[in-house]
Amino acid sequence: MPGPRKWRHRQRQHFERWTAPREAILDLMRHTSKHLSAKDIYAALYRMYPGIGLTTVYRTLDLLVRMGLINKFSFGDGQNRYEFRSEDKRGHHHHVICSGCGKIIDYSDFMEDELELVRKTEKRLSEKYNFKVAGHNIEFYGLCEKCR
Amino acid sequence: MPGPRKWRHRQRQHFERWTAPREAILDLMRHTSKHLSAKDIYAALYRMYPGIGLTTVYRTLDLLVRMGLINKFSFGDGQNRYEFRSEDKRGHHHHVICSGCGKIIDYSDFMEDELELVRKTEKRLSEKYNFKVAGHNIEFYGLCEKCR
DNA sequence: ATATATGCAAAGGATTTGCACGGTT
DNA sequence: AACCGTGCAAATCCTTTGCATATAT
Repeated sequence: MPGPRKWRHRQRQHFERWTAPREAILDLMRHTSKHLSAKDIYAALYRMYPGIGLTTVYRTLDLLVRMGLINKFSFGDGQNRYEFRSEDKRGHHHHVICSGCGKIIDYSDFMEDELELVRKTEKRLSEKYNFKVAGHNIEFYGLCEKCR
Repeated sequence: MPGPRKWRHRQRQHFERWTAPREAILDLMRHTSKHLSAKDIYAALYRMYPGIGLTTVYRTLDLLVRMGLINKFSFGDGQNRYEFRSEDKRGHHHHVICSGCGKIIDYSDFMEDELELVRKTEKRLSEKYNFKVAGHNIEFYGLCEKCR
């Protein structure tokens, strides 16, 4: 089971075998818009694929992060959360987190302005600290409609 | 030991007694520019104040966050980190995190542009979702000079 | 004097590690 | 057949909780 052709080249440098659990986890991530924790993923997969181990979920998520296929976040509720990283710019967004109930809203207005700011900042960080920027994270927190 | 006069009013709503551990922890936070974890703080205080408990550190940090005197962050290394929240706007900054060694750089260029974007976004979030924004977090990650 | 804050020990929860087995290549 | 990936159990690490004691007011 060789997996989609387009990451053939990415495979070699990250792993040897494309297995059923890896396929299942990536497939789940690809088709959900939620911000899942390792346990969420384990629970969701357990139905279709009993016998899957939580350890494998953790190891696969780690692999997918290294491959650049998913993003990892800490929203402060004590567990890491993951989301699929869409290839096109339209998928780019940031997060609005309710401190009351933990609800997460994906938000993508003013992306042109943001992109401009990010570009300037990346350039400056490179010049000033010789820092190679790989990504950024912008989030807002506060209280949602129900919790305010 | 009543603590600085200016938070008298904040005190009543958050706690009853201003104690030595609380004073020591706030004082440490106020005088460091690092992003300390609970254990870092415990270790630093242990020298001057043996007998302090890690539990008290956690509880006090929680209190100081609720009082708005410090900020809490998760940079993805498995522990929360805290920093003093300066009163003036000039102290506002964001973080650049090295994925290689975990080094954190405080960065504050283009704050005017950022402020403008943040203002627009907060307004929009309020209109669109009736979300009350309390704060934001902007961070860049990548590789520092040594790790790249 | 009285109720809050502390410190210790234990519990809780997320994530990682060791190791023998199973499945890809 | 070789060896990478998996699953289980145990270990680890951070954080929270229960409770008796110390202490600020």
